[in-house]
Amino acid sequence: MPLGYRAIADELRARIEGGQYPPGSRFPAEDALTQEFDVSRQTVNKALLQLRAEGLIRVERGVGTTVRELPVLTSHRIRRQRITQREAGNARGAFQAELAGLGYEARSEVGISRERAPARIMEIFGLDDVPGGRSRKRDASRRETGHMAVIRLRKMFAGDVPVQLATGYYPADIAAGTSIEEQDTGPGGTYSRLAELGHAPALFSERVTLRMAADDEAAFLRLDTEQRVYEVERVARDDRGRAVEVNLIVMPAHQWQLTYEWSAE
Amino acid sequence: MPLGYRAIADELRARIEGGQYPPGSRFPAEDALTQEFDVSRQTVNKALLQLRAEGLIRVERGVGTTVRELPVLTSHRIRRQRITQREAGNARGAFQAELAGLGYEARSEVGISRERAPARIMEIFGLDDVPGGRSRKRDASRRETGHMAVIRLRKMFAGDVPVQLATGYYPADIAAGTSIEEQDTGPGGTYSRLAELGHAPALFSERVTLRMAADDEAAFLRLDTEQRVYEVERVARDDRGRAVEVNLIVMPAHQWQLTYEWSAE
DNA sequence: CAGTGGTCTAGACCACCAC
DNA sequence: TGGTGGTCTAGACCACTGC
Repeated sequence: MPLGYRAIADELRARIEGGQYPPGSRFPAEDALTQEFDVSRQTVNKALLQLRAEGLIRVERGVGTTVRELPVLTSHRIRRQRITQREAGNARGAFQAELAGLGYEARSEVGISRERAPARIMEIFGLDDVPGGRSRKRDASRRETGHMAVIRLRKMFAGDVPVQLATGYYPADIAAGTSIEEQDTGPGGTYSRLAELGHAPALFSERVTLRMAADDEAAFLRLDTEQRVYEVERVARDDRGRAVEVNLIVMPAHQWQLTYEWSAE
Repeated sequence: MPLGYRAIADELRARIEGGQYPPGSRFPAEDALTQEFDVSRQTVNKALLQLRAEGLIRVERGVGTTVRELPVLTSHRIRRQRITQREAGNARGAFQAELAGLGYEARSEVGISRERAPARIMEIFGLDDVPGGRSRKRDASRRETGHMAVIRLRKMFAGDVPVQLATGYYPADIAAGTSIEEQDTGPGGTYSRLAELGHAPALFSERVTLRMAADDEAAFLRLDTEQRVYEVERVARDDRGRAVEVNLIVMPAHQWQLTYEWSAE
């Protein structure tokens, strides 16, 4: 009796976990599996869909299928109670240490621009356009700082493997012309710069959702069509409640687990 | 030219979002869609797989397909900085208020038992068996409190729709015989009772992962095979660092978003 | 029993990539 | 150009549910 696609998926999963197909290696072609298991290609394909959704393998059209290279990584979203500018750096340190333990180097690339931010971001900043009224007449000056944001796009890698995409938005009337627009934001990073500008982050929030990747995200993260991403929307507010940073962090869901730690009182 | 499965999925998604198939209503059978779009049933099926993974529809074998009833819900994991026993109650209040706004009633059922907890839980409690040594000889007494846990299984509903499954584990040497073993744990809930027992929760951590649902979870949560769940592992520790509660919370990923809020310093 | 989705086949054509 | 996966068909049989 031939195997069903679930049984085939289980068998292949066991082989991957058993080391028969090592991380990063080439996975057998569908035609080969069709012959080995003596089922139709459609059945093999459905078995592979399972493994793809789980993030165990990744297919590239015209190229072939490869086994996932990295183990699941941990993203430390809060360390204990005190999240200060310095400790935000510590979280990055924890990530680097984790990767170093796995034999990888944590690396990132930053791109900076100043643009009109998406409506969702403007809304959080409290800069959304109100239909009608005065704003209509000020069309010509919309490109002024009030409606602009400094954008820091950070691409993170574990060795050569892209693992995270973070887009930081800062109100241009605060950040424009400051070192927030530099590649290297200096000691303590952007949070220290915000503090120096009189907008020290005092309150943080994160909102975690799961969704399909956009095309550009999928391309950068080398995502399979079946794979989902976590989207973490982090908002930092100063002590007057003004949003001074919105960070949209996109991570392949199969590649990460998120941890939060905090103290009572 | 016939439509592809993606186009069909897009069309059906638009109909759902446009209200043509209202929440909770019956969705057309695959055969009907096969005729309408003039494609093979396989193609219709693949289109539906997309919508199922997104949580827009849910199929039941032998019964048919229905449109998701509830909108996405928000789970407030931390409210501001101070998480005290009282405010843990507030989070529940926020959930009830949210549901009330949607016209649903928040409801839950609690089942209590005292059992040997899974190895993973025992490990967190620091009660895992060490191979060899004294513990070997104490097999007969293993069922004493040192290796037992009080288990509170909470099933949560929005109206009649199951939305969450939470399993709370408490070390039996702390919780056995206390009102933690009662249906109604009294004012302030289990955290207040732990405080009275000299084990006030002082440090919390949560670990968020995404996974397939186990069979029993899928059955209770009425999950489609394509749908994934968030698993949140919450650990509460007292001021000596001892784990006094482990809570495994399982939520359909398409049904929830998670939020965390905290203060700097 | 009728209706529903689950799964499978054998073959086909196409798009994409590396050589 | 050859190898890879993407997608589709027309038909089939099965399992499960509700009547």
